[in-house]
Amino acid sequence: MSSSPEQSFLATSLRSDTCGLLRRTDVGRTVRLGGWVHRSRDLGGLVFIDLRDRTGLVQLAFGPAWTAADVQSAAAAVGVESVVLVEGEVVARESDRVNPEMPTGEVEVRVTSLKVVGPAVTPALPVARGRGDKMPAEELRLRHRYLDLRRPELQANLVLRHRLMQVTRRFLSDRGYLELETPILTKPTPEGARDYLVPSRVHPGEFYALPQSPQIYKQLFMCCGYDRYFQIARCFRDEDLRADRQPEFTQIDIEASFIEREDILSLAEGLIGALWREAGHEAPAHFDRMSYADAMEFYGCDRPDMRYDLRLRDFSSVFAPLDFAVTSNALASGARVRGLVVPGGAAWSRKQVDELEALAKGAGAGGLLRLRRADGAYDGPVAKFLTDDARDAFGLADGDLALFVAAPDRISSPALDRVRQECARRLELVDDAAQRFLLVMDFPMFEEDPTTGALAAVHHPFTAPHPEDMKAFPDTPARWRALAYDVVLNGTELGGGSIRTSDPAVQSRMFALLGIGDEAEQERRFGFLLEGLRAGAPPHGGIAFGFDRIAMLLSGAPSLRDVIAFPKTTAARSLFEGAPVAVPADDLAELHIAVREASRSRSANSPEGTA
RNA sequence: GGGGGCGUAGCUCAGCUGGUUAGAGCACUCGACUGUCACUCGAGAGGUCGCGGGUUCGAGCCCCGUCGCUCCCGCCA
Repeated sequence: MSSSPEQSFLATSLRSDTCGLLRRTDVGRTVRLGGWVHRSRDLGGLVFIDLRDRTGLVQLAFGPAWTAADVQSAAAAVGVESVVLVEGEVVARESDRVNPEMPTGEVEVRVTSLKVVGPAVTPALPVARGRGDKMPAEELRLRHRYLDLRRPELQANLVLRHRLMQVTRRFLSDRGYLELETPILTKPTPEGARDYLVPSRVHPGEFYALPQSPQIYKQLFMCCGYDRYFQIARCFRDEDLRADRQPEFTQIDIEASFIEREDILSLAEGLIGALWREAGHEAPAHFDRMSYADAMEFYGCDRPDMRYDLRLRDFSSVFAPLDFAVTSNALASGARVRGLVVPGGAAWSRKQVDELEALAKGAGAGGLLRLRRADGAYDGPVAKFLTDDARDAFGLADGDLALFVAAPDRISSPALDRVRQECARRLELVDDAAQRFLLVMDFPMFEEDPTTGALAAVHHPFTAPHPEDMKAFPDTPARWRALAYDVVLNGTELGGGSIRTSDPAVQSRMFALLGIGDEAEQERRFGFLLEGLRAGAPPHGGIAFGFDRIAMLLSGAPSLRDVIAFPKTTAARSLFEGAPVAVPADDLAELHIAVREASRSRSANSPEGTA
């Protein structure tokens, strides 16, 4: 007998039901349950235990009227987090004994037999937490992950993660995408992030690399005619961490053949919609779009948060006629004066505006110019140079504050981006409930090093340039746009991709522009992909989503570490199993590796784990 | 690589301007309790104040170094 479809899946030889799904409809049934002692209350004559399993909690009741004395004393003695098997009758609680805060609160199980099958030592961290209890330090949660993972909140996150994976698989499989695997032991890629290296025992002095992404392989699948590929792929990057960045992370990796940009974008919209619906959220059928150029121009950022407007403006023409050295010099050197008008910002104190300037300076700006209009008067360093025309052109309402950066765009954009975000936060313009999706289109193909002028690929070297741009500006590749796109939500990048170069001639040109024109060098780095492309490549392209980040957003978790079962710390350490560890000299010798004594980490305080 | 924050009992924290024997709540142990649901009540046990060095008559507190966690910049798509 089962009370729900899930219940029937979870019944086993040892249990008839699970804890969290028992309801009034189960009253009268004799059930066998297994679970962890979440909490217990010993009233002397009566004992209550809240029993927990993946599905939730149910109250077990032990009393002399239905429980044998030895069973009751065993119940009183069992410690929290011990695993027990019980048998008893599901009973309706009297109305004044109902617990409305528990889904199972209308019933309890009157236990007749109890077996402690997994006695637990006193837990190092509390699993059951009272209202208002603070969370244990993250360090301890990670060190005792076997306890932290028992917490219903974390279990809910991982369950959601599972469901999102299944939705992804179904969505893509239903559309003809094949889930194909690619190697974990692969070849170092010179592009992008640092690789994790794995020494080869068989080949002295040679190394595998863990993949930063399956990029090259998925393109090869296209060359091989698999037409549509996806993978929920583990990727590795040996870079410093953030709250939303782990050294080992999961991507939804997608590639398709005989497609153009729109095909991938509508697939992406559909997949995001399916994921959002699975988590009980809404996502629009089509996302707003913005060019990279506009994003940088109006928001100073390639992933603008569209929950608020507060756009940047170009004030160069307003400043041009003014006899103001700071801005005239900037304008004379070819830079612009950009800024934003903050409604109501005139009310901010000198100190508050100084804080904004500190943000701008932190992003590389020399300073932040201010112009305030309060009580009909203008003040700030710009004020005394104002002409009537300029005054009108700024368009400040009374109470407004205008902030400017006079610098090249590559400096003013990030500076004003930070200022804009902080202003929005202060003005409480950010609607936390809002979800504003955005497709950022037409990224530039190359990034120019400001000092050397060398070109670097913004996306990666296999991204296809806009054909029209190649035609229109054949000799100024810095102006080429790429057929690349990002999916952005509320200022966070969810994923990105591009149409790839399938024409070997274009690919060679790209390499030449990137300074790897030497064919031997190309072969050394990307030979196996180039071979594949030359052997007949269909037009293809794809996209990849940061799966952990999506799971984090949809679960409302504050950190990636709360949607990954066994995450690393910001020092890329695993406190639970204690990785990484020093390795005995013999093991290193077998790998043909010697570690310089000076570079041995002397972490006296490193986790005393299982090394 | 750089900057900020944190580190005191198993957990969360307090600890005054450097001064007697380092405290509280929860958890734990023992005892009492027949309707609790963060049960309640009584008693008890529990400390290398992250680690090392220094200043001082005296350091949880000040200084230097170091380890760990965390947030951010650089880095990373």
